[in-house]
Amino acid sequence: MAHSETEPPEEETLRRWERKQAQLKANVIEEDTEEWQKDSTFAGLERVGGVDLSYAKGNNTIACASLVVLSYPDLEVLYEDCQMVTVSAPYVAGYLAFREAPFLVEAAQRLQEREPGLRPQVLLVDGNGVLHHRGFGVACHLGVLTGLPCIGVAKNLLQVDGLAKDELHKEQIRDLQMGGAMFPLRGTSGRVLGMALRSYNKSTKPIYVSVGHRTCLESAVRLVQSCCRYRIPEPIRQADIRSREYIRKNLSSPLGGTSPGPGRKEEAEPKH
DNA sequence: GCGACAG
DNA sequence: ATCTTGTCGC
Repeated sequence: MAHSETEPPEEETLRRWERKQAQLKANVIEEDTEEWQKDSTFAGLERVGGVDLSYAKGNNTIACASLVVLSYPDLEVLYEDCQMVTVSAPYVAGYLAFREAPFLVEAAQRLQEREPGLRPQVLLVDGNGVLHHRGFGVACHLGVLTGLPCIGVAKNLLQVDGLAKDELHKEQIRDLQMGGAMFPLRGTSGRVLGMALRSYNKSTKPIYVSVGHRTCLESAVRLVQSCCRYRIPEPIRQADIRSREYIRKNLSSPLGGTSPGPGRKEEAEPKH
């Protein structure tokens, strides 16, 4: 029987990951490299991608990696790829990319093989970009490995470089009156690492946008906001919805078919 | 001992 | 990320 939990990383593993991040970081581009980004209406932008991983309940290693491509600006799903995967790296804050990125890179490669014409012009990643302990979050990681412009979108603030959920931060959030309101996340270093954005009028909790690859923060925030029907930008939201639905359909009942509402519980681990 | 901790 | 019930509102 396979393990259902990932082991904590060895100290040596963390060192190796840090070296890898530093190595890849040299390739990050934090500026617009596409013409459509400079246009106020994003003229020329037709496809926006989104990626996400959902995990099977009660199991830390079984997950579904999903990549979707949406039309822009209509946000209709043009492409969907869900793939069951076995995650081996543990989750460690600051090293999320080593747990999730490999499967998302694979998904991007499948897309390139199957439907090269549907390749997204920008990829929204759930997690951070340069808003990260070492300035290299999963969105940067994916950007460098795929060459695609990437934007990090986190649902929670990663408290780094002096950023904290302190009283000042909470007050700044309260001051975000309407959808579209935002404030910069300036670290102790003086650097602006990202933007807190009230993406949806009805949600008071902001999302945290940061540069991943081949984009500037201004374009990134503007694009993310233009993709929000709800709090979470549609590409990521669709990837999330579809990946968890995929898990539900493929794992809820070993025999397939719809399982009755309440009253399911898979135990029964036959021993010798 | 207490707080932090993207997903 | 996932575990969980009801609840308030359109």
